[in-house]
Amino acid sequence: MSKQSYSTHHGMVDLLPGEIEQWQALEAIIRETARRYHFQEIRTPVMEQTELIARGVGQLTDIVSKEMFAFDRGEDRYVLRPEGTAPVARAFVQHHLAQRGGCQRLFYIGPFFRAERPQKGRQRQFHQFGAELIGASGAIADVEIIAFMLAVYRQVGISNITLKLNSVGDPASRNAFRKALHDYFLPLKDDLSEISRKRLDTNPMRILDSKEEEDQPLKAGAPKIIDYLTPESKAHFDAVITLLEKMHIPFERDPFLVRGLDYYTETAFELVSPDLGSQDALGGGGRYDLLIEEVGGQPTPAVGFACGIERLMIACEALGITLADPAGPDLYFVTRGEEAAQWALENMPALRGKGIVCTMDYSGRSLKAQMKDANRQGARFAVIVGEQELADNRFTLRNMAESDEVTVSPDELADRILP
RNA sequence: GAGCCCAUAGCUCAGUUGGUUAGAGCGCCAGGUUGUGGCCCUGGAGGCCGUGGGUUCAAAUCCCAUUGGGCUCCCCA
Repeated sequence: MSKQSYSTHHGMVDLLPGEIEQWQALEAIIRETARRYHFQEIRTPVMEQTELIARGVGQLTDIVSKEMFAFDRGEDRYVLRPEGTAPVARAFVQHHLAQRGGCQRLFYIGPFFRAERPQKGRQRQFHQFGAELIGASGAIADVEIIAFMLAVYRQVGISNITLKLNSVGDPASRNAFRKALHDYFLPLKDDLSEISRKRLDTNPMRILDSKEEEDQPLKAGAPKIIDYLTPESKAHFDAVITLLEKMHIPFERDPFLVRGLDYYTETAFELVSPDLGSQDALGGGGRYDLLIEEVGGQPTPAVGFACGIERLMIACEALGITLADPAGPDLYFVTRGEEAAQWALENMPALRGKGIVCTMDYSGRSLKAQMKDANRQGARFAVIVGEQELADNRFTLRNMAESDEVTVSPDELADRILP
């Protein structure tokens, strides 16, 4: 009786015709770029075991501690995946992909879920594309991953982007650095922001991430991870830098860049854009040499990235980049009467079989209304099917753009329409 | 979790110091053209003015609450 109205959940949106074309075009670019870089697609379920995400991403991260859509069902604990790397690592281990030999080059496109407060460039269901190069420890792998990521943006036509680069070191580096940070910030504890004070003991590296006003002057004098890298980590970072320069890939060193997920080691990078507003990261990634082991596999080095598709779309819009427009049908059947409509229905499949995109009117409206609809839908041709035409087996084919008409037999239709 | 802003037709928005039947543009439907789109003209449909309460003779307009949305902090894609 009463009309209940429904809408999407907060932070989740519908993609409608007119907008979806841009997404499809972008996905095509991603797939084609992946093909050229020889990354193969992997699709994992949108739900994972909660424990996998908690362990893989890290209990203390914001993602795990407060942003997961999770529920229990009997003995099982489900979570809508908040990111893509831990699930891919899980799949790598579960299916013994290491046994396939060499290193695995995987990419993915899909939805992810975080229960955050939505704002520009941040949705609760959002979409990422990303890639993982698993089983390669050298700096070349890091640079390959970065090159792949940047190639997508180059193909799309987004050029005003900045690659920020840092190293978070290996465990030994991080322990030394963490201790140095703790020693540095401890005497300043009372001057730190509340959030940073909490992190002093749990994860002092995250203080460097802080955008709190009062933390900025304190951050300036803080120790830099670069000075605490072990010789091995330092060598790896230097090698990445050398290779990036060799590849003419511009980047900026950012000593404060600390990625928010626990599994990162060594190289960390982020791609930022001035066109996004407050959430300025298009994507980011880095090396995660400990994750595979953390989720139950053999120690396996790996490096990857993830990029936000919604944010890429925002950048496209800001830059006026249109990747695709809605495509109209090749042929629109304008019909008079039931017999004509059935004739159209019977004749469309053969044309479609030849690759011609056909549609028709289903409402039996006036010829004028049908022509208007054909125009609105962007049809290249309209064919008029009435009693006279059916009797003569000759039909009027109208070129909508040229506004000229020819009379054709049904057999001639396809040749007239195909380019 | 905190702050700021917004809510009138499908969309974008007007709506004077509270004052009759709430408007425009675009879109939609139809007619002008008994079988022809775009341009033009005419007409029509479509609103419990987000919801609930209050003030008032009178509320889209003022007050309170509530819901929804947007942006921002935190953090991330």
